[in-house]
Amino acid sequence: MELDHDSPVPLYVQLANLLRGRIERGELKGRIPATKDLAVQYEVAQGTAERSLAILREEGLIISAVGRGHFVAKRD
Amino acid sequence: MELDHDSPVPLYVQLANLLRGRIERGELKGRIPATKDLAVQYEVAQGTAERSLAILREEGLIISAVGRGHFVAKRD
DNA sequence: TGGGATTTGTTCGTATGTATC
DNA sequence: TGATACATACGAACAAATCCC
Repeated sequence: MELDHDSPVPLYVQLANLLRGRIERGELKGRIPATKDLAVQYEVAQGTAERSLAILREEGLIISAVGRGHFVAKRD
Repeated sequence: MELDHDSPVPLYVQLANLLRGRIERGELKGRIPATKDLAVQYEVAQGTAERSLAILREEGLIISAVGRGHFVAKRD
């Protein structure tokens, strides 16, 4: 799965959508890779990866903690 | 009115709050200064000013248009 | 008609501060 | 203490849309 750098859809939105799908399908559980690792994996800047996770955080899909990491939120 | 660079509250949040207040009090009408000008006025980076306006945009307080500018949204 | 200037919005790379382990 | 990680902030560059002359 790759991101389309030529798409009019912003990379950070594409990545957020991609990660949301993986979470909802249960492919991504517990700990989410660090922004630094996501940046390398998807070939975006760390700030872009962070922005993607910020979207999921606002949606309540993940929980972030400074110095700890990002985690898939428990289902309610 | 100035921003506190030493506050734990992020600059982009401080600026968003400040501008929101000015809009709600009717001090800011119609056209909003360009991000570049806000950046100079409040001594922040252009990206930080942009981020502040993004918050107000999501809140529906302002409307932004590429190549035109930012405008206070009509009251409903 | 066309070209230059302006403005928004995205992205990058980097640096820094704070918190956790 | 040192390594790791999140979050903020900066400066710079670029594309697209718009405006102006």
